[in-house]
Amino acid sequence: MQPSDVRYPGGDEKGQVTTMRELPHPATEDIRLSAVMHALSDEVRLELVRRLSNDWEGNCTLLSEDIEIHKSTLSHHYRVLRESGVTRTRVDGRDRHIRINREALDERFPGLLDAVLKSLDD
Amino acid sequence: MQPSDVRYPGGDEKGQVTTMRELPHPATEDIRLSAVMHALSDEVRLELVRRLSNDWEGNCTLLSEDIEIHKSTLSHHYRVLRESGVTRTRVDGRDRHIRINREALDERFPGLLDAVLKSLDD
DNA sequence: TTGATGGTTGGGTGACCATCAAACTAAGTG
DNA sequence: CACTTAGTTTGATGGTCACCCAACCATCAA
Repeated sequence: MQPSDVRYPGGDEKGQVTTMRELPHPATEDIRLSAVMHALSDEVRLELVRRLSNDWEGNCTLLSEDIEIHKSTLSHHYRVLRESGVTRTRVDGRDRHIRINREALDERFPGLLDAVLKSLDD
Repeated sequence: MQPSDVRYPGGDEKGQVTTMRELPHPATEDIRLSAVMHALSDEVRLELVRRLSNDWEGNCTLLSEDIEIHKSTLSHHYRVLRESGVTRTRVDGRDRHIRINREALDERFPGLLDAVLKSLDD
């Protein structure tokens, strides 16, 4: 149940274990529409996705700036987004870098992500 | 809270009040993305929407054929779909005729419905 | 090593949700 | 009229969810 500790290749050429890795995500074919819909049915998570929409860069704290919600609750939202397949999370030292999982979503549900992001543009 | 009793025109040319009417639905501009997503985050409701996708015609009982769920639960799902703006419900005597609220959805969230229906086609 | 920073985890709480059963309304039928 | 049919409503139940708090873990800096 706890995050796997698998190190992804890259940056360990001298045999050192890097802290750069990805948290576990569902395989593309395992992404379920109902789970994606559920992840996108919460206003806070929708706002996070909106902020991520224009190739945003930064860590979780920056991403959730001005959202007055406890950090543990935000951590929960990040997990829902990640486990549903909506986002991908890369660990970089202390930071988590989150981005929209466009490749998988576009493959699995063509047009859905674009329609959602367009609806969030208002 | 109870269904409005507004009679729609049609079939009352002799002055008789018809039972043909629509249940209350949200105005197009009041349809919220989070509510639509929530309505579509349940497998049973997704199946109902899938069945409605090809201009399906019939009453609720026919629509939910082979779905082994209590009729009161189905009634609940119909309400969630209707109140979120995903479907429109017309009352015809004892029957309810449900259809996808394409006009409103396409106006409010262009491309979203098509992407969802396409994803359900598998 | 001490302290600060970024984030996760576990516990607890109130709200909501999907489900069923039973009672109910309303409309068609014999 | 009584009976059936279509669907809603209400109440109960077990489960999930969003949220906060406190403790914790890991990383980075002095």
